[in-house]
Amino acid sequence: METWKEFEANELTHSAAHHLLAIHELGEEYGGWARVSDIARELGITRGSVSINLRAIKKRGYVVTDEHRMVKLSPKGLEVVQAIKTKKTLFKSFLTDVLGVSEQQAEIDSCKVEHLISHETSEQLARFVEQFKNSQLTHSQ
Amino acid sequence: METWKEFEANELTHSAAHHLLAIHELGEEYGGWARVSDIARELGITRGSVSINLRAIKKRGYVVTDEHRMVKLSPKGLEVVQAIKTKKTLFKSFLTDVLGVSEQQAEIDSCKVEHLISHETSEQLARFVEQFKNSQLTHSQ
DNA sequence: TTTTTCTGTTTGACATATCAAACACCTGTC
DNA sequence: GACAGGTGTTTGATATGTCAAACAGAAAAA
Repeated sequence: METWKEFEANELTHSAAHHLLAIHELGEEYGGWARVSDIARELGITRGSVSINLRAIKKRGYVVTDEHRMVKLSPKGLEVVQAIKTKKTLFKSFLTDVLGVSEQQAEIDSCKVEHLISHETSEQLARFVEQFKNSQLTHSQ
Repeated sequence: METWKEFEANELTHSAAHHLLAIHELGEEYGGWARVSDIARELGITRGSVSINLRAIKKRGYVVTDEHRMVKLSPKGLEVVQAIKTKKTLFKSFLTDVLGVSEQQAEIDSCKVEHLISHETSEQLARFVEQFKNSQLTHSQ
């Protein structure tokens, strides 16, 4: 089959997703604005790499820049960041709270998978995790 | 932090994993042996790409070749293929049977994730899915 | 046997993602 | 104002993974 090629058909690569997540994280204290240097430091890669990567990310409409070369997520960028963060939180919570996977491993696994999980799976997982937590509450009373 | 770089630290890339899976699949009728052409056809990429990719995969000890350029998984290759197949089956079963995700979407999601799931998560997932299926049986009686 | 087709490899190209190093431009400090 | 340091970009390099096209050799068909 060719299902395996879907892997390359994701909206964002792992790298691009983490550039956006870093901007979101860094921007929190500065009205959403972040600098190339800080993104590079956050990701542990060089300023040069970030500069090049942002060119493509900007071209695709996920970030905007101002006259001082500050970087900010576009509405579209913010949307995908929020979706990814939701998926990560959900999946990690499933791993630790439902499966009992260690916190460290759950962090690694959910980070690898956060940008790959479909909307459908995400929704069903949300429903399931909520239901699970409710039933846990009930049983413990 | 730098957890995000773990993504690149996997034993196999998605592409390499699927080369191994294809060899395993094709080899079933020929004592494990497969041809470059058939692998390429199976994956939907060119013979040239497979030829180049196999060079690296062979160098890393996942496959062996004979004098007729036939390709076969090494014991190490077979081991990782089996681990990946187990993870995929498990995760897909979780998605469809537990979460109620559609078959098509479950196929796509599990294919994206099969080579990324840790051993720890895989084991806990196996335990959970088995338990879930048992409880389903009990309730339906 | 000759010719055609198929096979595996190689080459040159492109895309992504990284690095180090050089560069130009600011922004401080003295 | 000069000089030091930080910032963003660019360039040249490497690695992976893909393509198309050219090639040589093997197999199949005529």
